[in-house]
Amino acid sequence: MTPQPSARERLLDAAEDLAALQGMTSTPVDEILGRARVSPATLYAHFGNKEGLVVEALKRRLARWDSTWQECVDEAVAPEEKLLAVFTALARHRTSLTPSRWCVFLGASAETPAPGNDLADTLASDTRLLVDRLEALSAAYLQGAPAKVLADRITLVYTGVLGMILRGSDAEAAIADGRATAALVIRALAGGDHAESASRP
Amino acid sequence: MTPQPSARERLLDAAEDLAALQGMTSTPVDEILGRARVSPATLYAHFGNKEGLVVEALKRRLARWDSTWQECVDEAVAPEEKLLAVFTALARHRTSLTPSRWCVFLGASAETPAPGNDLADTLASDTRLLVDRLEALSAAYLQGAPAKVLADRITLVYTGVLGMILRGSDAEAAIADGRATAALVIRALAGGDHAESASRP
DNA sequence: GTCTATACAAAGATAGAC
DNA sequence: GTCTATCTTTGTATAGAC
Repeated sequence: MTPQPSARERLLDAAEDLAALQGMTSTPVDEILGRARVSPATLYAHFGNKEGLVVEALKRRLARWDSTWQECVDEAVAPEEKLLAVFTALARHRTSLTPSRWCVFLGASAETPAPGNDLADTLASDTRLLVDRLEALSAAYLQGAPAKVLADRITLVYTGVLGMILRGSDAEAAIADGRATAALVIRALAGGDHAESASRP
Repeated sequence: MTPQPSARERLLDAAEDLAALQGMTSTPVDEILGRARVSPATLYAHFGNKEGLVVEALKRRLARWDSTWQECVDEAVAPEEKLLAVFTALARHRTSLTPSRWCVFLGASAETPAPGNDLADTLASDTRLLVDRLEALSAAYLQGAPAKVLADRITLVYTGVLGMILRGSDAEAAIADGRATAALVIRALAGGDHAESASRP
């Protein structure tokens, strides 16, 4: 017999699953409690309130995303492939964990016009991780200021993939489109910056 | 004294403004009523329920976006510029109407895991308008199957811009990044043509 | 640490008068 | 068509026992 996880763990699992599937605000506390088979008092004893629980669940999920992504970066050899690994990681992330409707972090952000400090920090961490790691990988690939530009643009494309999934696109197709687009951006910024100058209005 | 708009109009205005600023689910009916200075019974007499009101407000906003975008397409001359006009339109749209946190349609979608039929249709209309118009403009620019691919990729980039705004990016910067990225995608799929070769057979 | 039972607040919707 | 007043449901959180 597998020993039953603690009430705390069950609550985190349930909160993560339901936030991923339905969104955090859309999920009532009762549903989390029912799924975790835990009583209300236990939740509030451990996490203070609903947002406290969600924040902990999001932090845990971000850590898992972080390590999945890092694995994919490590598996890649060429610098360009290391940059594109974020798309491989997204596909792997989506199949290894509870499937999310699009992105738990963007979803929580969209649902919460006025997040508390802890929640806001956690949501910002997701964006910061994206931009910072992409910038570090870019810097290894091309020198100077363009690294930040490249990181921002890949983040934009990556975010577009997530948004397309929210729009109802097939996830695999959206990821492939994003990857192809990002590859274009990488080559354009690495091969010379003439390609973007004509695009300004 | 400007004649006061009807209660129905005031309700639509209030619902649109608040959905744009805070999101639809996050905004209680009472707040809409307060802003519109209308009583509850009037709302339900006109729209049946909250979702009915929101759907009408979204339809009206979609029609305005549609015409703003079409104007920008018409103002552009070269086919590539017509494709990129969606970014010009986004900037114009955002300054001409009540500023929205990111995108009213994606926001409503993110907030509503199980939308009613009318709402789902309205939200899908937004995506359909994007993909269809971009595909039509693409077809005028390059022949054959790639038109659908190009439309999908520009939609992805455009959606990425909206997501970056949700992430907290400066809107102007995100739009410029998206436009540059889209220009890259267009040229790559057009077969390496430059902007000057606008007159193709 | 965890449970049962319950309090308290917010939100959506309706009744009936004018 | 619009208002005032109210009802119902749902959701968050707490009290007190084990």
